[in-house]
Amino acid sequence: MASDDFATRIIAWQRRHGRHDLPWQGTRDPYRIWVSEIMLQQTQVATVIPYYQRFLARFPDVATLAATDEEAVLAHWSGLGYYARARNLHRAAQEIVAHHQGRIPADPRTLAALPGMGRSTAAAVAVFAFGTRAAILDGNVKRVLSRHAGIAGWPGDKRVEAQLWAVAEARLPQQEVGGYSQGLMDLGATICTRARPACALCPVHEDCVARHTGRTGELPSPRPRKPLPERAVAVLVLLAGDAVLLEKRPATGVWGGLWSLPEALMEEDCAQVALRLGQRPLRSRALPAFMHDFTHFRLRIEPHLVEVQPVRQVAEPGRLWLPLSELQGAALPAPVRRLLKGVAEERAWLIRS
DNA sequence: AAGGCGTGGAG
DNA sequence: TCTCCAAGCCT
Repeated sequence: MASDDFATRIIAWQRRHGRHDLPWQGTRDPYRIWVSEIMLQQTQVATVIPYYQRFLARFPDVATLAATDEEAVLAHWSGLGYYARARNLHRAAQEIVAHHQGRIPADPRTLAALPGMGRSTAAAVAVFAFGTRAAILDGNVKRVLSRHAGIAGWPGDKRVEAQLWAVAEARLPQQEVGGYSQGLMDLGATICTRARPACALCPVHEDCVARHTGRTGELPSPRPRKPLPERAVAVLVLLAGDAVLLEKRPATGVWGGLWSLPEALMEEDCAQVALRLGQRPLRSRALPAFMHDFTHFRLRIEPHLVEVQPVRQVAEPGRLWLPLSELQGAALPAPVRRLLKGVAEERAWLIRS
């Protein structure tokens, strides 16, 4: 049996071997911590870092974020995915200004009432910003605890998750909850990894149930999988000179609130669609189709390039003529950004030669 | 209360 | 090329 308490070993390990230099560490600014926790939902650290830097540079505090229009917030989130996070973050900032004197609440329950803040994220903000004693339960902690306590079943299942919350609460130390919580996450991210965990380096391997029963490869249990449905859309790259026509997506659903390409029915002639959009096609051609994967379906995208007369025109509400030179600052879904970047580069090359 | 919601990296 | 899923939350 281990001589030290579980939490004591985690805290000591974190001090020596944990991560201490991530951009959102070394501060107690609840805003910086909050933004990091939202960006890190279902997203790996390495992916988040550049987005985090840009976001904080542009929106350095709650007041700035609250006073910004949603368009700019989404533009800074473009490519990061799960765009409801950005819309909720923005709304939450406005609620904080309106109802909390512009200060981020310290109480986890109050925090959890804000849009986009669930139980775990609220606890993380409270712990790291205010030193509150609260349990977090993100993917890393779920993996560590399900192995160490030998809890089988998919952690996304409500009953399994309830067990994990109970363990998380029971093991919470009285002191140094920040180091403990960070330690659990660091352990999950660097040692107790999904594949090939480095158990020899783990501070709690002596009393780990999965380790003792040879089940580290089976815990946590994988998500029950259903086959991914496949869909297809034809999209129009409608070019007037160097400007492309974009349509604003509905506020809910895939790519909510972002600017995307007009969609055509698969059997629809794209010249027809151009006419429907009030444009007279000069010439058109198919661009190479490609796949884009979502968590819940695969999308085959068939782009068609349609060139129209480059007359200066005012777009109707929900539509936008975006110069290809201004892709950078626009709130575009990742595959649309990639596609248009390719079109822009090809045009630049054609013009040069 | 399952399913919707992005994207990129690892193996 | 294919599978899995990462510092989850919302409806």
